Amino acid sequence: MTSTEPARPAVRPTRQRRAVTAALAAFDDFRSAQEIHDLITRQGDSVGLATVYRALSALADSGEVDMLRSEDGEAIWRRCSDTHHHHLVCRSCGATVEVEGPAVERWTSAIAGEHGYADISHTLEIFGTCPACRVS
Amino acid sequence: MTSTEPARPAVRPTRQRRAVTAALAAFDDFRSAQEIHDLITRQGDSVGLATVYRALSALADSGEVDMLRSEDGEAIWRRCSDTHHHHLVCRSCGATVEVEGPAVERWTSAIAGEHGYADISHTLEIFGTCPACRVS
DNA sequence: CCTGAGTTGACAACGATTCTCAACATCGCT
DNA sequence: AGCGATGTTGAGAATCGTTGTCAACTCAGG
Ligand SMILES: [Zn+2]
Ligand SMILES: [Zn+2]
Ligand SMILES: [Zn+2]
Ligand SMILES: [Zn+2]
Repeated sequence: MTSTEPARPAVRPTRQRRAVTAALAAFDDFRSAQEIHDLITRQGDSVGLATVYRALSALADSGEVDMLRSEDGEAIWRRCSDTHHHHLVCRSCGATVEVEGPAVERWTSAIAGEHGYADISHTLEIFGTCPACRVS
Repeated sequence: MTSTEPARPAVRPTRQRRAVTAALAAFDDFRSAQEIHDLITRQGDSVGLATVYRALSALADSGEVDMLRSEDGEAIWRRCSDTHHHHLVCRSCGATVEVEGPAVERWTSAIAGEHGYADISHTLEIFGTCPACRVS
């Protein structure tokens, strides 16, 4: 072997990537790439939209942010804790609560096992209207 | 009130709509609108893609088919039982098992209630590799 | 037949995401 | 500091799923 290292990708801390993580830190709910890009722009920075997508994808791969799809299929992103969890998301304002459900995790494994499925992953998201948005 | 009926939409069983349901019956896994349209075309029928979308949306609204989003965000469809359920989907061949989990249903309601969220909906899909695809 | 409401299809329009590729920034090394 | 090798960026084009437009069409029912 030429090296013991597993071929490091050499990711560089550029101004653009820092701008994206800063924008993510400014939100505490799920936002689209467009919205994140808009915030960066509004703060005077200039980062290409394609670069925002690239940064978000990389962060999602590294587990620093969660990406899920809104009900109309658009990808939305949020910096999240690194432990496995799911989300309770307000359909109207986007307010998000991270939730954990060990029982659900167990249930999915069991169900999959019963049917002989292996290498399991799952998605579970809950959408609703949060208290703040309920003031009719 | 002018009538006791809640304004019936008067849906007509046209050749096109029949072709779509027939195509859905021919699949037993989730398929994209494109794939469904292709099958119809391959069978000699001619139905516009937009019409396929309209028929699928209508069927989904009436609960006769389930629509979910593949991992890359594309809408995929499948004729399904009308009771609320979720899916165990083979990542490799698409083989689908309908699963029910009353406990999960209860858990999502409870979690949502705890946080004051109302008007709840949820998505839960399990992906894995089915037994048939495991013959390495 | 006649008429009106539902339906269709070709095509344009849309919007999110990805691709292209030349210019640029950064890293490691001297 | 100077230099190459390599990762990164951005503007715009391109892709692609999906929806909108609207005139032509179908089909009951009278
Ligand atoms: Zn999360
Ligand atoms: Zn989980
Ligand atoms: Zn189903
Ligand atoms: Zn459920």
